Amino acid sequence: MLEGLGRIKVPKSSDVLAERLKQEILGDGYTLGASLPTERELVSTTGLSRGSVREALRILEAQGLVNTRAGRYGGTTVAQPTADHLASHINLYIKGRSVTLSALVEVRLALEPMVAALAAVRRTEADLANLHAIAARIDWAADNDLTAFLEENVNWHDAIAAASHNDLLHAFATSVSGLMFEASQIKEFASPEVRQRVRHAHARILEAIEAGDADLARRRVERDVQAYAAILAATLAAAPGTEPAKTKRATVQTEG
Amino acid sequence: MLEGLGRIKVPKSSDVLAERLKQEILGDGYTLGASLPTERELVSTTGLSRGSVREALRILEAQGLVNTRAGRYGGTTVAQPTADHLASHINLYIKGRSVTLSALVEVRLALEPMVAALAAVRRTEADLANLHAIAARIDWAADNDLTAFLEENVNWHDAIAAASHNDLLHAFATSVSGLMFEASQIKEFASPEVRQRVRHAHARILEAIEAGDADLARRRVERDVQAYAAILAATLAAAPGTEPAKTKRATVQTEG
DNA sequence: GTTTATTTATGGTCCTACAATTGACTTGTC
DNA sequence: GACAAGTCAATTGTAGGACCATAAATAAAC
Repeated sequence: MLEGLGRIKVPKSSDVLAERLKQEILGDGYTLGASLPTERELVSTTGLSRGSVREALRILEAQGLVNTRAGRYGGTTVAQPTADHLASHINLYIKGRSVTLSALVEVRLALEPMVAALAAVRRTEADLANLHAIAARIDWAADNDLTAFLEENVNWHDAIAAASHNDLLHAFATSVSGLMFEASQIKEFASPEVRQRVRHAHARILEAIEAGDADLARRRVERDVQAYAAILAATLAAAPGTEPAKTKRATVQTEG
Repeated sequence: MLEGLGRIKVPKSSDVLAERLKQEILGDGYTLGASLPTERELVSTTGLSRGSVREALRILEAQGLVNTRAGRYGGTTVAQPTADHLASHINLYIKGRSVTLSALVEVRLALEPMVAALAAVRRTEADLANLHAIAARIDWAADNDLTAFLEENVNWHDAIAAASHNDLLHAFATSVSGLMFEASQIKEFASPEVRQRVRHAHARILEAIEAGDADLARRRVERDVQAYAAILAATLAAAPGTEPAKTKRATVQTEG
């Protein structure tokens, strides 16, 4: 007897509680703004110490499942993980793994054409107005303010992703392209020629989205992403000393 | 004076510490298996209480940035967020948002053709062997064990994603298709005809991947995903009472 | 040499007490 | 009556201390 006993793992009480609360939150039981029991109530119902209860709540908070407010009538309430939350975890994964730049490009190449195609079909008037406003700011910044130019570029991609009206796709696309632009923060990159090219590509993409031509938007975005990747790769290869950050393990690498 | 003062937010000490440690981990400072200071060392260097220090560490642990081991020569060590970690957060986002089934299909339609195309180019012999083994198990289970059939189906998609040899794409694709299969856990769905169709589609996709024909693999996967989505939508529409779970807010919805 | 006990630094858990926060309630004032 | 200021009370935030559980390294026993 007692032969089939592998190593026994004793879980931490805070992990157990966090997992059980997570199940209750995800299952029925709790609607969105609902309040969980207070810390002291959890202490008495679970028999754990307040410290363990609080650690469990910090875990849920890190997962974006609850918010916590101090003060009377405060407490722990059920929340939805936000897109920012998801993007943050995607970034951690990418940075932790030193995902190669080419891998990022592949993912962009999968996501962004679909984003554009959906945006062409679903964009609202507000989406279009927003895109035009950003395009105008990019036009201005291209010749005046390099930092603003790069920032507005991120906004542009975010706005198109929003216009796809698919939350998940939006979250995926913005975090991936955000990471790519982070890798582009080198002066050598955004040359006048590149900036001009970006503006032209944007104009043609917006044109397709505005016309509601999904296939055209898809093709143009695909070409744009490929062109961008090619330029970025060439620039990085030409200026190997000016890597985006002290890449030890925390940053996007040029090649695997 | 004092006019431009918005609401002042006092951060929690554990959040501050977690953020600072995160920066140090992501920056240089720490390589992968490296040990962070012990809890008691952090207490003395930061001036915080042990409880606050531990809450900060629970946050980092929930983000997958550190592991913790008790016992002498144990402690907190720097880790990489795993693919499972990322997938778990993606699932939380999707479930929390009640992302529609059609939205999931759109994301799959973006990701999986690219996955297949890359797999066709990069698959190793081990990848192919694995895929053939899974296909064999699916063939057997299709007529004998419905549960095994559905499980192996998930494995199939995971194996193809792995064969793409792009970690990020792999993580995205498996969590999204995993969620979709979770929504397919209804008896009415996996009819003999559907199972037959799945096996046929898999065979043709594997054939393209084995031949190294990226474009063919991409097209076949695209068709397969669309066909699957159509069947699933029709089945759900025909059997509205047998939704995958008690969908209040926690599950994939049929339509937005 | 192998097994067994001991040591000891570490995280895991509990407890208590108090500070800080904040929305509701009460009181005061005009 | 309306508005302002002050008070209250329930809740999270933080600190500090004590002890338990774990596990690897070491020493002791055989």
